Amino acid sequence: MALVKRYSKKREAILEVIQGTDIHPSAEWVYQRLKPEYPDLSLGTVYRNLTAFRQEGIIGSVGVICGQERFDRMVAPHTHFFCRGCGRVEDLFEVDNGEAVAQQAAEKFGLYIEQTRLTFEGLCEDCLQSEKKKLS
Amino acid sequence: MALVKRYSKKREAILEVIQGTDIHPSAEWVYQRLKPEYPDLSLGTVYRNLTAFRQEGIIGSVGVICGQERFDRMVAPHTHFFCRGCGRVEDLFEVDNGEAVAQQAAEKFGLYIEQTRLTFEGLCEDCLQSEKKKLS
DNA sequence: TTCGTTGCAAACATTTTGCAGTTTC
DNA sequence: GAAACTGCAAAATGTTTGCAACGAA
Repeated sequence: MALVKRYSKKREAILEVIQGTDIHPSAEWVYQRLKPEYPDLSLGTVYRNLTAFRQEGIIGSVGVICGQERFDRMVAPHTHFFCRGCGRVEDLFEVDNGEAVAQQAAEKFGLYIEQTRLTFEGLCEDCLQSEKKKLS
Repeated sequence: MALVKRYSKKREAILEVIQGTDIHPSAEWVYQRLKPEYPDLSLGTVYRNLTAFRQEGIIGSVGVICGQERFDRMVAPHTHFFCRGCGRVEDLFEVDNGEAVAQQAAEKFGLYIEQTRLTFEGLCEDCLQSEKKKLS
């Protein structure tokens, strides 16, 4: 572990990519996005920095979706929707995210809850239409 | 894909293992559990059957936790708690699991929601005590 | 000069898959 | 006998890590 943090242009760029999109990217996506501008960027560096950001609480994580961890520019808890058709992960704001329930559960079962994750899976409007067409 | 399903002793045993525990096992755990009784059991067979069970809706999945998919004997939606101390995954019954919220969100955003997953992460009572001791 | 950061490639862990032999029906 | 099922081992996938070179303070 690093005791003192030093500046790094690539680290800054990685953070900017995460914070500049709401698609909840994977490490690979961040890497592909930066590769043109930083031809000598390494995938390992992306992983190392994303993991550090997550541990420091600078970015969030939606969890593993289709085998890849998906990161989140938003740290504040909110609900997510994953479309199994197009693979999109959307934020669902103005929707309860289980925080209150967590509070209750913590008291009821004597748990110390640090994080709550509410995720819906299904089909977005577009993919639902496509699916209907295929079946008819 | 198999068009007609045939009987298999090992498949039956794999299902029994899942249905006989509430620890939400990984494929590896099921494999280790059955290996003594079925020395020629293959990990591939465990994966193949668990995946099929999940797709058929015979068993559930809690998602990927610490790099491994954890399966669930219960198909009906319910809330889970993952303790990052001991790795345990517990069912939290009698706790709202976001179904009602999913209904609302589906209407509001025009989504077709097939599955909702509410998971809390933190420390169970035991691990909280241990952590406190370590820090003092 | 120190030590944090990176590229690279190898290592790792989990899961999937191709194929030949076995089992069910 | 046809087709599903399995063991085995190799492959595929996503992620981590060791190390020497590089770069910031």
